[in-house]
Amino acid sequence: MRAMPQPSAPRRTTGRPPRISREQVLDTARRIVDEDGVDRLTMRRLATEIGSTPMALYHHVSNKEELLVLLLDDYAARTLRRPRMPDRPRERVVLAAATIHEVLAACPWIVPVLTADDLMAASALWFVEQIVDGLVECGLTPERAVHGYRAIWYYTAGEIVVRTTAARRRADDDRPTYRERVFADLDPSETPRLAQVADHWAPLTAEDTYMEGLRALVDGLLATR
Amino acid sequence: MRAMPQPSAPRRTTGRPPRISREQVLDTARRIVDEDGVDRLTMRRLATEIGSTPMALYHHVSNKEELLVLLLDDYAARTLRRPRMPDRPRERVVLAAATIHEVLAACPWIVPVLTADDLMAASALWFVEQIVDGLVECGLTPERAVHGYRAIWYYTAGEIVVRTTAARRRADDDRPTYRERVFADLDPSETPRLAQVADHWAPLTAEDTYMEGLRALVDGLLATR
DNA sequence: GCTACTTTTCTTACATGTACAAAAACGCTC
DNA sequence: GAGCGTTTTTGTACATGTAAGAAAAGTAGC
Repeated sequence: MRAMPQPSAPRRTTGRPPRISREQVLDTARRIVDEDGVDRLTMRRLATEIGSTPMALYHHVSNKEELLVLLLDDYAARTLRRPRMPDRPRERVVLAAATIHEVLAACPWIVPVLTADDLMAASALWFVEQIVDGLVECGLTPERAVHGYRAIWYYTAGEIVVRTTAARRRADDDRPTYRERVFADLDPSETPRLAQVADHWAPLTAEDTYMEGLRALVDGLLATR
Repeated sequence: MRAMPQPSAPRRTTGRPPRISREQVLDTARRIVDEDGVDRLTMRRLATEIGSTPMALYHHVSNKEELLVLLLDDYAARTLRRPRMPDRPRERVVLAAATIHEVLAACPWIVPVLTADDLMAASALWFVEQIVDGLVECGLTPERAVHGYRAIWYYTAGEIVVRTTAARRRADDDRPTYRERVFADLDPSETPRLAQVADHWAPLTAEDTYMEGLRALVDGLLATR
């Protein structure tokens, strides 16, 4: 059973005194990511730069994934600024989601974290509150409002994950993917619409249409069918 | 420059004759995944079961990720059945997306593939066509229809990725995550709505609300604002 | 048969996350 | 100070994906 001390747990008096702290680990990790990107963040390098050994880190974070979660929370806490909220609740929902999206989309290294967990960073809770509250004020029951928030989160996380990974793919490897080849020689008699837009497909899918989709989703959630 | 022969390329007459084929690799990989799950699929084991060496595989698939993409396409081709399409175009959009979602959600091992690429499996193109065509028939321009399809795909992929990974997380590790702890002690004065639903949060987010969100999104995409 | 070339396979090696156990460094009790 | 329990650190080891290059096994031209 691993210890995993709380960030501000009272100092233990017993046992070997720690030479490194979780804060130190996070600070160094953040610097490495800032300077060289998340790909260069390895447990060995992190340990070396701290002046310790890889396995020592595991007494301060339970594994690399949790380290990334903590980094994201830290990033969100530093970057997320609460905007002035509009009066109309529907616009509050849109603005809260858009703000979260804007901040997350700006740091592509969060992708594994996004897939790993819900957005429960302490600093993001206020935005979740705004979304749920806005939906309730528009007439949804609290239950449906939570479901609505989930839908917004799925859409937001999916947009970031799919888009960022596709972009990284193109950057890593300029050969056309298998999927691109499939799309290139599609059969116009089977899929006439796709054949029709095939030439514009790449630029069309490269456009940033997050806001349009978000507004559509919120509209649909609030429409009384 | 790696060769990467087309699946049905004409047999080369020169060079050392291959002892294994891409088909054989895929068949064995599929069997391993079926029997023991995707976690047990390693390049070494795959090579051993084929009776070859790990690096020999790399002449038939460019890397493990592409292997998974091919597995997914193969799975989709075997599993996806085209349902009878409703007359109303809006319902066609919903049914096409729901069918794709149903098939993908049933095999959780596709998550890394979903994040890695767009849904361009040859067998799925017909469904993409149905979505784009349905949106066009409802009055969207082809460009907006493609954007609409993208939004639906973001939502669908996000739902599967977030939900599957969260489920796996809970299965792997029964300790509460850092995020859960954050949510557990939230401040009712800061986030009253969340505090209000905090008790029901877990069951609420465990519910499968994909269809509701999908309908809302489609409604919103088709609403003329 | 011999050489050149091509394609596939095999061998070796490395970077990475992390499991496991031993060792080290402290306070406590006697 | 000796022994003990606790906590942190360290050293070793393993599984994994895959890069790099050598080796093998064929064909084509002579």
